[in-house]
Amino acid sequence: MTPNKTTLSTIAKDLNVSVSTVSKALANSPEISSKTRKKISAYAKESNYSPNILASSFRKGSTKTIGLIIPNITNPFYAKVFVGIEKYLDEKGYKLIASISNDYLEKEIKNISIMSSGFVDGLIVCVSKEAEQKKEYRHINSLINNRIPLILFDRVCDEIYCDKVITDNFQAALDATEYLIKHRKCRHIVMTSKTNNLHHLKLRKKGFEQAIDKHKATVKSSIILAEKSNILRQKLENALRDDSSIDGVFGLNEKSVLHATLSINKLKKTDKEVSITGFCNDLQSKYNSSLIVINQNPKEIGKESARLLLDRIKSGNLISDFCTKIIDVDLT
Amino acid sequence: MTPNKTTLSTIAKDLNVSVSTVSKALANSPEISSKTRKKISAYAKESNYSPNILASSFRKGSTKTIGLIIPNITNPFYAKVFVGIEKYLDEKGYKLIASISNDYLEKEIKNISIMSSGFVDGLIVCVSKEAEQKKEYRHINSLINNRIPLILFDRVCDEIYCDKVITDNFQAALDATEYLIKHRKCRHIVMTSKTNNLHHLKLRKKGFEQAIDKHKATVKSSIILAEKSNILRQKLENALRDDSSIDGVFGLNEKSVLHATLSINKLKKTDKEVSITGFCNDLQSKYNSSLIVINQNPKEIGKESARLLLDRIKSGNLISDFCTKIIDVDLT
DNA sequence: CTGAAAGCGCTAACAT
DNA sequence: ATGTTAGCGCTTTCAG
Repeated sequence: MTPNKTTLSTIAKDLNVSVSTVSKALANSPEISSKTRKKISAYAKESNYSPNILASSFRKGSTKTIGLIIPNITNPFYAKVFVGIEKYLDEKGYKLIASISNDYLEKEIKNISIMSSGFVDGLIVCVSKEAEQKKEYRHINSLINNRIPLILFDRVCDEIYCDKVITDNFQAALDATEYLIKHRKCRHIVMTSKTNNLHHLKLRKKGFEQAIDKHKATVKSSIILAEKSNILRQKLENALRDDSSIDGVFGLNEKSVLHATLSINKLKKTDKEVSITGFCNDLQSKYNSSLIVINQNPKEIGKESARLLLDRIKSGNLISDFCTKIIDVDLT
Repeated sequence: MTPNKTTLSTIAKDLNVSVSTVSKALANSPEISSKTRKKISAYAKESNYSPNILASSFRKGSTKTIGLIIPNITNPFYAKVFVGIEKYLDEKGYKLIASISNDYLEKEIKNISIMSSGFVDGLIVCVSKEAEQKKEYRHINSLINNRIPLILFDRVCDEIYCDKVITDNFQAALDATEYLIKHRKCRHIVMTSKTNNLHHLKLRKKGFEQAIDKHKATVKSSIILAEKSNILRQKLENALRDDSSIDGVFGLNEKSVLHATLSINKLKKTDKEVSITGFCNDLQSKYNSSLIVINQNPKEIGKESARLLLDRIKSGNLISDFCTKIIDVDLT
């Protein structure tokens, strides 16, 4: 019933040549005369031969495949990082396989261990919320110990020695906040965020605070936090209604910006009255053209991560000269 | 420098047992005494052993990995299908690897051929726009000929014989349009869409038209098409401004709904004046709570696709009894 | 209970 | 230009 799979050896038998001749012919080796090469290629195509990549990767000890571990694929930031990585790898003849941790440590450990046990030549990782909050990095360090080429992006930590690709969260937050102050003449800016203690969010908060501090003579600030999106939005709407001095909102992450926009809309405030900025990589959400947001250039982050990884793999040096690349943001 | 990788055979040597004993012990085979089993497990952990999955998959002829090919990961519909598949497979001890075609045929062919050449035990595919438009399905049919278990979802075609998971696009469009007519009392509904001739979009259009036809005594319709999002939006805004009889918009896909919402917002129309509906799987976009959209339940589509695929793999029957599963939508 | 041995399909050094 | 051979790490009969 199932047609017997064609392999190098079945072709060899059928054509009365050796397996190695077939192998070399199909690899277009100049060792083989063009006549037999053509004959073999033709027969291979005809008999629907497709090489067993597993066998070949196994033999060669390399899969030409890179693994990506991300917390969440529905967040446009990660989705675009994915795209950036994919594109670069494709150009370089590498494949990409992805797994999502859903921000759970256990899932992340499992996915990493599966991938690193032979499936991939290297890994690009953004650690889960849980891993970062618990400061649980043993699984990451074990990759390094096992000499698995590794790039960390976005959520990184100083305790891990490897190449990293990040945004300058502090500076970006500072710049965007100052933009509100200088160009939009905001005098009371609310920072909104989900409550959580992720490192990069802390940096963003510091950037915001520093900007406020620089202009403390004329500008005041408030902070609105909530665990859940709808609560956050409710709190913001209340604040906007109750305190008419609020004329700016700084959203610490994707969702905060989105919800701020929606709240303003709902209250029928114009962007003259309340200006919004924040971290937002989803230009679709930027439907108000006067809205200026921080675009982290996720595709560039992906591309750079992939580039660093392939460089590292090529160099063979897996233990020193690690670098941390900062990708510039756009205020768009 | 690089620590010699521990393998079954290094463990065997170190412990003065045979390779097969180690293999069985680590697989918790009852053939091995619990004493040696413990000794071997302990030593394996201590020496940081991680099995070479490539070798094992190669040997066993199965990778316990499923491949997913999607056109685009930044579309929330596909992102959520991804999540649904991932979750189900995880529960069943399978892994998922994903590739995106960017809606290009060439990319899709390449990804499928890589994956199907040993990396995966089965494939879940949503064909690229280009493949559908060119009706180029040879690469898909070659999977079937090669007995690679395959599920198609969302964009499917009758000419391919395999299991499929779809939305009843016609019915969903009809219901949503009737909702506008009956519950929102709309009397002039505009259908907006990117110009393109994808099969599932045609079905949606037919559903819309049928609803209009059913109520043709009292309801009229218009159609606005454009290649690019911003043009589409511009056209819609013009129409809304020029023709005050328009009181409903039906968006044929994710972006159409989004842009309709934005346009209405920009024109400061209330949802009393103009009601919107359409296909939209991104609840974030549904920031107007009175907006009722068609949620295709993408996670469910993913789950069902994965379930059908594993069933098919288990059954071993790769040539008959194919089914097409329709996943119910929600009007939310 | 443990071991010996074959072999999955492919590549690559080493003949010829 | 073509063939021979060894072996990647693992699983799995089959023997002991």
